[in-house]
Amino acid sequence: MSSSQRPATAQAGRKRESSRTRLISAAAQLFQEQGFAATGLSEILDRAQTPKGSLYHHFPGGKAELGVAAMEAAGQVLQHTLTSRLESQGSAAGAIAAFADDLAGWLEGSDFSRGCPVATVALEQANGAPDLVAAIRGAFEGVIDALARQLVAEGTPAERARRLATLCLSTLEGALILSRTQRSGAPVRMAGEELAHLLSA
Amino acid sequence: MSSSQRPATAQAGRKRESSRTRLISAAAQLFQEQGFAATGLSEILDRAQTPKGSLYHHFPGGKAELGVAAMEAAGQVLQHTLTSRLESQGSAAGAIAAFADDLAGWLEGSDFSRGCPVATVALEQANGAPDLVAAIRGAFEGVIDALARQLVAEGTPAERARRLATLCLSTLEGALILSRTQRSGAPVRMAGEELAHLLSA
DNA sequence: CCCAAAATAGACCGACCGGTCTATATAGAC
DNA sequence: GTCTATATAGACCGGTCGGTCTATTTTGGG
Repeated sequence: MSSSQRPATAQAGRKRESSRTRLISAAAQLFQEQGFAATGLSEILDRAQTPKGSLYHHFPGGKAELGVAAMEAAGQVLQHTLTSRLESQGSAAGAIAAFADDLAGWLEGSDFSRGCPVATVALEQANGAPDLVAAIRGAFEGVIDALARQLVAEGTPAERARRLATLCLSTLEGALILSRTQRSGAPVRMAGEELAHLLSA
Repeated sequence: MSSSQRPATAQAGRKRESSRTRLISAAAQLFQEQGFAATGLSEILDRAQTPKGSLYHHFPGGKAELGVAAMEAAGQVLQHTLTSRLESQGSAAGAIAAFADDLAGWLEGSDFSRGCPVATVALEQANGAPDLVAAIRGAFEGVIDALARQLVAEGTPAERARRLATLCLSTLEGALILSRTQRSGAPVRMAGEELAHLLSA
């Protein structure tokens, strides 16, 4: 759903489109750490080990387009992590607890410089470019959907399942804010425990 | 507890130090809407109707010092709003519900451009200047303390009260993120209801 | 009334911002 | 091997950033 003109020609272009990928993940990391506005192109280019020409070749829309791609990629990571926890744990309650542990792990492993890969940009760009906001909304939506689907499978009525899933994501996102400012994984881990308890009831 | 050299001389200087105040509230508003990094000094100066000289007179530390003052002020507003809800509602559960309504009202009243006055800066500057982070931590701490105190007064053990208060703030902050990206007060209002229900138990 | 302190006013600065453009290197199709 | 996308490379641009500095105006104590 993004943009840019991949191969498109017949040849099922495999090859490692490494520089494009490196740009996206460097941008995603930096946006996660310090937000969209505070991150300069030169910083992204440095981390991706890529010259400016490549950036504007792969992303003619510049920083804005790269931002959209980064948020889409970050959403995929989030959704994939949760989904695999849902599969390994079997229950929504267990998955939320494990997911919270994952988040706390990311946090602590990066010395609290990386929280949710989407939330920082979500707040600062909430009044920003519509397609960026759409990408962010999509990322959150994917997580909510995955969790709600599991709750429905466990017998929760559809509407209630969406409410609960939204509540879970809210709590975890907020806990990530507190954890980063307090430089402690406690709020996130605690949120995971409370949510697991709530979902078990 | 901030900085800058107020009157200090004997004369219990009252007078409306309006330009200093205008700068703080203009900055707080803009930081709330678009974050610290994305807000230029010229924008703040425009909104505060104040020349640059005044800014550097009142805040020799420049943007950084103004940021600290803005976060302290925002924390006061948050804490005061919650405290007055605690007083008017009598119970923690009722206060949380009313507080969530306040937040949803701010959101909707500003066409979703203003969420929590602290959270945006909290995320993007979590790895930033230590005194800014300290001001943010203090703002959150004040809210948690106020709520925990009420819970203790209602008979909740101290440790459990802190956990619950932290959980409440987490959930509301996260719900504000979702509400802004979805441009709907629903997540915040829903969070308020669920938290009120949780606290009643 | 006078005068020093406080506050306002804005021209000015170097650094860096995102973005454009031309030139070169690389690679797959034929 | 050659030719044409595709991709890399980075010099360059105008604009804006946060910050400094020198005046001028306002203000309140003596």
